Amino acid sequence: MLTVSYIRENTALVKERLTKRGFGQMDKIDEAISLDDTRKVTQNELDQLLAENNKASKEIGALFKQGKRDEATEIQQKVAANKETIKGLQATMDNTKNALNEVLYLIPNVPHESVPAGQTDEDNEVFKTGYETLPELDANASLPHWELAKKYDIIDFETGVKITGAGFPLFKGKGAQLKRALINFFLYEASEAGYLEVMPPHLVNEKSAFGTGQLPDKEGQMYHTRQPKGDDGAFVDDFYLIPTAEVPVTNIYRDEIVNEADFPIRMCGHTPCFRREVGSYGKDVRGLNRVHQFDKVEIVQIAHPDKSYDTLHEMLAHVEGLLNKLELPYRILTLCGGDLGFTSALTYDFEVYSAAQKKWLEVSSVSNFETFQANRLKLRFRNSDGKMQLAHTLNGSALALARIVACLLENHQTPDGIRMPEALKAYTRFEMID
RNA sequence: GGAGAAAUGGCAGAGUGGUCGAAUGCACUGGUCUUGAAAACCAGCGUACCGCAAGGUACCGGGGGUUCGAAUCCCUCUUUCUCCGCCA
Repeated sequence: MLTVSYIRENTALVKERLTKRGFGQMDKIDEAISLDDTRKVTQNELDQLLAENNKASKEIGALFKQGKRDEATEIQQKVAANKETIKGLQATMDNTKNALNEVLYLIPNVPHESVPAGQTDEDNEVFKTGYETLPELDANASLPHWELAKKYDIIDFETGVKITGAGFPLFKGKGAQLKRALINFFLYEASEAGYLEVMPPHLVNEKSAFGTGQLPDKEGQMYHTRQPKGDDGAFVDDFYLIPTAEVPVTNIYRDEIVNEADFPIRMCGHTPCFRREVGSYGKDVRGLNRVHQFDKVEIVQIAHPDKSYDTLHEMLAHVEGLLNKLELPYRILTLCGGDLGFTSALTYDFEVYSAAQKKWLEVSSVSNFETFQANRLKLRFRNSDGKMQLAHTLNGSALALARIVACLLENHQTPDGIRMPEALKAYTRFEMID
């Protein structure tokens, strides 16, 4: 979330930039400031009364020691009177703070100045293309991946439905091996690029889900595991299945003060990702296009605020390198204000052209969150002036598995089978799926 | 799942009702000394908020309570450790 002080100091800018997103609750900005005003005034009064009582308590102690009971009792009465007022002010304080937080939770991140205006994904701008001409498939080899999956018996959607339900595909034989090879390939490339490999938990607690901003914004999109404990409304095992490794990996640094010299902090990890995908029925859901569980290697960086946009472009280059090695035609889009995620300041999406489906599939999303996550995470560093400052967090998929598999199958199919790109052969240990 | 113990600053660890935001040691930062380093010595060293400032307030796992006054007493929750049981 944004800090109130940032909103105070940049009110006009915040409003102008949020307009780009089509943010419809602009009154929340002024509401936040006015709640913060109330908070300040209240704290001022409250602190004064508390100071009075603290002082009085010390006097009472001293008077008791001297045996001056009457004088002590007199002051006691004054303290008691203050206590009532204090209670009231404290309640006002708590309510105001809560109300302020509720308002701040509703305000999305301020888009970077380079974010194009626009409402939907149709307004996204092509930032770069990674191909010369879009591939055209041989008439004898132009099947969509769900048919290739059946033809070579490598992905079994029906059995996935039997075991769990729709959107939980079963990978078999070379299909399973291809996935494992891709994961290894991505992790190896990330390690080579200086990312520390981590294997985080796949379930996270509420604090972690809050830290990276999945809560309260995306409550309904995550699988939730809690069990009732007794009859009093309490729960045990209250966890969320991670929708991305971003959540556990970024939360490694929740409530941490890092050394400025340690920037940038680079981490990568492979995890399955679980998404309920509520509200996306019927659209682009065939085969691997949209599933409830998929694998992903995520890269995460924690960067100095002055350097985070360099970092973002470094991450972009890393993802490009992967796609080039996989010999896939891609393009990079700058997401417009309306399509930008709630927590992001600037996001680039990578799309790979799926030749058989004749459409672009999103395979990676690389974002700079600036201080939006760091503020909730309380992820800070001491700057060269000796002051505490929020760090910048960034992350990107490098890469998301299910759709990459779909693109590989479709783009590299030949009448003789599906050929593996050169860079991947060392990992798959086979050259063709046939 | 059963029994017991514990939770204090970056770490270790004292503190059982007022003079405690908290001893001491280590770590860290600056300085003295040294050709340099080490050692020794001196000084500094939590976070957030309010305030132009002086200064003030809050925080000793979380929440609540007792008291004029709580790190310290009471209740409750959570977590960790040890032992037993179960188990990939």
